[in-house]
Amino acid sequence: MVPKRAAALHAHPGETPANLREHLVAMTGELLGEVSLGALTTRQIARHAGVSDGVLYNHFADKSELVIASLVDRYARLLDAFEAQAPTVGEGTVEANLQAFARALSGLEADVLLLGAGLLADPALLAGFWTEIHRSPFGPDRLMKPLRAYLEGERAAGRVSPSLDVNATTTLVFGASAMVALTRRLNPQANGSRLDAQLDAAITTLVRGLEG
Amino acid sequence: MVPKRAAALHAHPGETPANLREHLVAMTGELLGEVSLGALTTRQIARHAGVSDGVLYNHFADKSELVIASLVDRYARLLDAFEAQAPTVGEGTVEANLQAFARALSGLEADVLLLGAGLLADPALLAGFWTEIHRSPFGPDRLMKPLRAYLEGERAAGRVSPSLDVNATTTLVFGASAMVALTRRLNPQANGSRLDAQLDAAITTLVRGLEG
Amino acid sequence: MVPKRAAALHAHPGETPANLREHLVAMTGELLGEVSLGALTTRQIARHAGVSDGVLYNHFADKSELVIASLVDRYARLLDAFEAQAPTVGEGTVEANLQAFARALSGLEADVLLLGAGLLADPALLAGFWTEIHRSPFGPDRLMKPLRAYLEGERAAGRVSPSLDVNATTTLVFGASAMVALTRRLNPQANGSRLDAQLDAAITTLVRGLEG
Amino acid sequence: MVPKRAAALHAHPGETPANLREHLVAMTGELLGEVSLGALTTRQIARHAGVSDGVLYNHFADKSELVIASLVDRYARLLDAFEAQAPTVGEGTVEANLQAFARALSGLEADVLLLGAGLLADPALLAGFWTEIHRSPFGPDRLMKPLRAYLEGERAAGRVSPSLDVNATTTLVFGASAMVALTRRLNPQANGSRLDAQLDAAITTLVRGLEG
DNA sequence: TATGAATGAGTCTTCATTCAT
DNA sequence: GATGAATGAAGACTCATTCAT
Repeated sequence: MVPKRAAALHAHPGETPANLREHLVAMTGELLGEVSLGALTTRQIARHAGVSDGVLYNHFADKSELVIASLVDRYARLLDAFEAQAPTVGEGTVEANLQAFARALSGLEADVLLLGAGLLADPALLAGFWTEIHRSPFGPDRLMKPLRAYLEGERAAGRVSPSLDVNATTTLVFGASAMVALTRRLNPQANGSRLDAQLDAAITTLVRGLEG
Repeated sequence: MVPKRAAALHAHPGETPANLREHLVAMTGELLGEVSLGALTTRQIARHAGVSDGVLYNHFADKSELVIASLVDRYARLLDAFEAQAPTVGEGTVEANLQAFARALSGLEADVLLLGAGLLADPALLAGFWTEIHRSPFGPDRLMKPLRAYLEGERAAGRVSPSLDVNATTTLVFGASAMVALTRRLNPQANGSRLDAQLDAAITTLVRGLEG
Repeated sequence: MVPKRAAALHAHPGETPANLREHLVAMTGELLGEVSLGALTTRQIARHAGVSDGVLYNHFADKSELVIASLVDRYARLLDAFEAQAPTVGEGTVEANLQAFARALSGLEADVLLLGAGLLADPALLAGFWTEIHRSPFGPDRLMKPLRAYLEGERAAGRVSPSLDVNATTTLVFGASAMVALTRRLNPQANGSRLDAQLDAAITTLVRGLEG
Repeated sequence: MVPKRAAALHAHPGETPANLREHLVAMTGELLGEVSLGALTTRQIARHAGVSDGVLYNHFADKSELVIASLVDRYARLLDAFEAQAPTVGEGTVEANLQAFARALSGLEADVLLLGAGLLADPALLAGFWTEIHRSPFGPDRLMKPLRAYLEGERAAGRVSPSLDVNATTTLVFGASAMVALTRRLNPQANGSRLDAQLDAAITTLVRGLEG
């Protein structure tokens, strides 16, 4: 007797995830991109995943666990896509490299902002997410690591001041990118390229310093 | 001619707000500092305010209106407290001035972060808040204005580069402060003075530039 | 010291009812013509009457008592207006007289239908109304009395069969008028004169009999 | 594969309706015969049906939909029971046939009166009911059709005047029956057979005409 | 293991009624 | 008597979770 498989797993036999757990995580992730965390119901998830209302509890302790798994998954995917874009030491100019990095980072942050907002608005979820994120080799540090490595490389290569504070610089780059990402989120109809230029200018200013 | 007064307004006759509307706004504000926006119920508000479940609807069209009023009030208070701290052109060093400003800003942003997260997680509420905020002379620009004015002053005074990009610098200062505020929020048990030092270092790096 | 008068009674000093009780009854009656009984709130009444929410309880035991008083008042006014139209024995033809009477009655019944529906839908109110109506010389009999008197007159005058069953005829005339009134209520956009013609035809058929 | 069953459906396994939807419709129908439409709450329905407060929303969009379904169901049952009783052309006397028909009709109308009153008192519900009723081959015309057919038959058979106005006669029969039904409703303790006699007399008068 | 209807605590909101002034 | 804000018991509806099949 073959164990019963969820209806949804029969539908797309080719591209089907190995188990229903992953399917649920994926489908929840899709919904998270559409509706806000607070408005997400288990029934929505079940409908969207093409499964029954109850299965969820065969694979997760409760809704919270599923949502956290989905959030972590989403975050991990965003990170993966982002990490490929780290600049290479010695190529081009430091300014141009940082500008390109900051633009990519700002795009990532605009997405993360929403996840984070939903999380910050639900302390219980945030705690769970935080625990989970720190268990894996994730955590915000992983996001900053490539930039730190790049800056250390350029310092060793002598293309920036030998006394450069790598952590401080990372904070500044991430902060400026986040500000622009926030502006983008708050004014969805804002001119995208104008925001990019604004971010470029911030990096330029950072590179030159206030005293010029 | 004089109507009944809410029980809660009798309790503290000295410090009592003139009317229940303000009392409700204040009490909701208090709760907003404790529980997250998404978990805030009308019953909680009534209990915390020491009034009956229904009063709320004698003063506000619905829960949303009360919450927005409270959010705006909270935001306005934070802003008022913050604006007094703008640095003075020509006094001390630019670096020290910006560091002091950034520290204060970071404290403000740690608070605003929570408001913003709740708001970002509830689009309907965000829209209402946004409308209300733009009606008053609030809005994010008001927060940035003092820093812009200070930087322009220092530029005119010749204490920073004559070609300084004021907007870009503002973005960098606000961004770095926000990053530190976020860290503070995410790790409530983190060492506060270490975070302050981190912010100071970021400002120093900004002032000197990467090539410094 | 002159006792306090309700604000609303100052407004129109000329046409003011002697006391607030009557004013409330009248204003409630007006609203009853607009909103359905079930949707009528005390606050609506107070607003419409231009008085405070609480006065009502200085003049009536509760909302129910006010509404019943208003319903009785409304019913009484409709009756008064209607009673003037009773036909005169010996004038014109019996058929024409009954047709005119039935048309007027049908109009009255269309109004009474709404009152009655609201009443039938609220047993407590119906009981109160019924008690009140029977205390006064109202009651449905009062409505039928003029028609009975007319028919007896015509019978005595020999213009209808000497064995005419007056009560049965009254039932038929009231019933046909009610049917047309109901149609009018259910199809508010129905052609009014077509309904009048339908009622006329019913009376004609009644006068001639089925075997005619 | 087979989901949970409502506790209430276990109680009477013999006479149990196949699904809870029908059970709810039936139970709501029962309540509608006891309490007035305006006083019907979802909790009452749930209690009476022996199910939890929320089930209702698994089967109906809202309370309104359940109530309308129940009203339609009740109306349909009444109609079915009534339609079997249409008189046969040529049998007995026209007068006796109409009297029997009117008595049955009056019984039906006494029931329909309550439905109608509740409906007339709640415009939103009335609109929904009306739409639903017209979708099915119901509608008031269905009720009148058998009588019209009978009268046309008798006219063709020469047992009534060749110029008989069928519609007018229908209005008169329905009206008189309704008047007696109303009396029955308003005086629940009234002598039933006296009311029947009153209705018989009305039909007799109608058959003979006023000039008899 | 999947199903999906049932559960019921909890949410926002309304509104008749009270009562200090 | 008049005022009108406060009261709190209901009401309709939602939704995470359970469980018989």
